[in-house]
Amino acid sequence: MPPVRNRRAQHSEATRSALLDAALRRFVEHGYAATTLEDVATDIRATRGAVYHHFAGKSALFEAVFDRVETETFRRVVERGAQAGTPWDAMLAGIEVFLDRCCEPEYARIVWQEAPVALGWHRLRNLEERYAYSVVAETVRALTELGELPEHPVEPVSRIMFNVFGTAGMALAETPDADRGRVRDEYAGVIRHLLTSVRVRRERS
Amino acid sequence: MPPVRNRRAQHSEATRSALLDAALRRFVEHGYAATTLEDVATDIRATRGAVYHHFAGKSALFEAVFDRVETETFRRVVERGAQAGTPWDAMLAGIEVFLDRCCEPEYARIVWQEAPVALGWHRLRNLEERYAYSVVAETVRALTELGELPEHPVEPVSRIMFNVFGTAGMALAETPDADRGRVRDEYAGVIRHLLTSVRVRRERS
DNA sequence: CACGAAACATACGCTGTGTATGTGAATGCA
DNA sequence: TGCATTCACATACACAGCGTATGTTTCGTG
Repeated sequence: MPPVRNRRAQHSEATRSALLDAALRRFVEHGYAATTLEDVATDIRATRGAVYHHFAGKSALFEAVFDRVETETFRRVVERGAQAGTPWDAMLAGIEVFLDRCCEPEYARIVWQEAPVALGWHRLRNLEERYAYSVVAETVRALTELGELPEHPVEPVSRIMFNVFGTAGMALAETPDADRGRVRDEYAGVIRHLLTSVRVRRERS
Repeated sequence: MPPVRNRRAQHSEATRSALLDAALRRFVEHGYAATTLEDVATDIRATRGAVYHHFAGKSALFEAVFDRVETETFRRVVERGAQAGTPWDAMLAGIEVFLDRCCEPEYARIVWQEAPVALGWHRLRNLEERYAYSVVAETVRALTELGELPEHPVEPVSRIMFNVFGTAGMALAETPDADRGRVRDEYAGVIRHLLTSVRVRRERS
C-alpha cells in the first residue's frame, strides 16, 4: 500500500502520536535494534520522511517513547504516594504501584530492557535523573532526615534502592504472563522485608 | 602503515590475543558503538580480515573480551572466598574483592556499561548466568539453607543482590579517579549494613 | 490569487557490517 | 626436493539502514 498523500496540517499531531504508538509496539515486540524506521513509518502508511519530520532520529524517537512511558509511571506512583499518611507508607505504596506497572510489558521492556541498548548507559542515566531516580532519591533523602533510614550518604543508598526496583522490573519483563503474578509478589515480599530490616527501630522513650 | 604480510602459523594465537587487547582498549576508551572493527584491526597493523578470521563478528569479539574480563574477576573472588572461615565471611570478603575490581576501569566499563549495549539484555543475562550471577545465587542458596538469610525464594533474592553489587559497579565506572576510593568505601559501607540488617539473628539457646 | 510555510515524500550518499574470494608462507607428503 | 594443501590472513564486494538534501502537495494569509 502506497503512502497516503493528503495529510493535512491538522493531522500533524495525530501523525506524531501514531508514530509513537507504532514505535512503541515495534520496540516492545521486536526490540530497538531489530526495528527499522522504515517499519515504523509503513505501519502508519507513511514514509521515513514523516519520522524525520517529527523526530531528530531513531534514538530521539525512542526517547520520546521512553518519555511517554516513564512519565505515565511517575505520575501513577506519585499520585498514590500522596494518599499515604506517612513518608514511609508512601514509599511502600509507591512500590506496589511500580511493581504493578512492571507487569505491563510495555513498561518493563522499554524502560528496563531496551533503553540501555537504545540510548546507551550514559544517556539513560541522565534521563532517569528526571524520572524514577529523582523520586527515589528524594524519598531516601526525606526518610534519612526523619531518622527512618540509617545515616548513610544519600547517593549510594538511592542508587542501590533504584536498582533493587529495577531488578524487579527486569525480572518481570521476562517472566511469562502465567507466572507474573507470583513473581511480582515474591519481589514485593523480598523488597518489603529488606526495607523493614534496614528501617531504624527507635526506642520508645 | 600497510598491514604486515609475514604472519606465521605460530603467530596465530598472538594475533588473536593482540586483537583482544586492542578491542578491550577501544571498548573501554570509546565504547562499543563508537569502535569500528577497522579501528581494532589497524591498531595491531592488520585488517578486518584478521578479525573475522578469529571471531564470528563484532559482538562475538566483544563476548570474547567480556569473557576474559569476567573470568578473571570470578577467579579472584572465588579464590579469596575460599580463604574465609565461614560462608558469611566468604561473601563479605568476596564483596571487597569485587569492589576493588570495579575500581579498575576495564571491568566497570566492559561489564556494567558497555555489555548491555553490545550484547543486548537477553544475551548478557545468559552470559552472566555462567559468571557472577551463578556465584551470587550459589552463595544465597547456601546461606539460606544455613539459616543465615531469611526464608525467601532464592531467585529474587539472588537477582536483587546481584544488582546491588552491579549498582556499585556502575557507579564506580563513572566516578572520577580522584573520588573512586571514597565512593568505593561508601558503597562497601552501605552494602555491609544492608547485609547485616537482613542477616537472621538467632537466639542463643 | 500569488505566496509562503507546514507536512510530509522522494532521492541520494555514506558508514560499517558481513561475506566471498584471492594470496603468500609454512607444512605434510610422495 | 617438488608439489599440493592448508592456515592465516588481505582484498574486494554486497547490502542494510541511517541521515540529509531536495522535491511536492495542501492549506492559511494577505
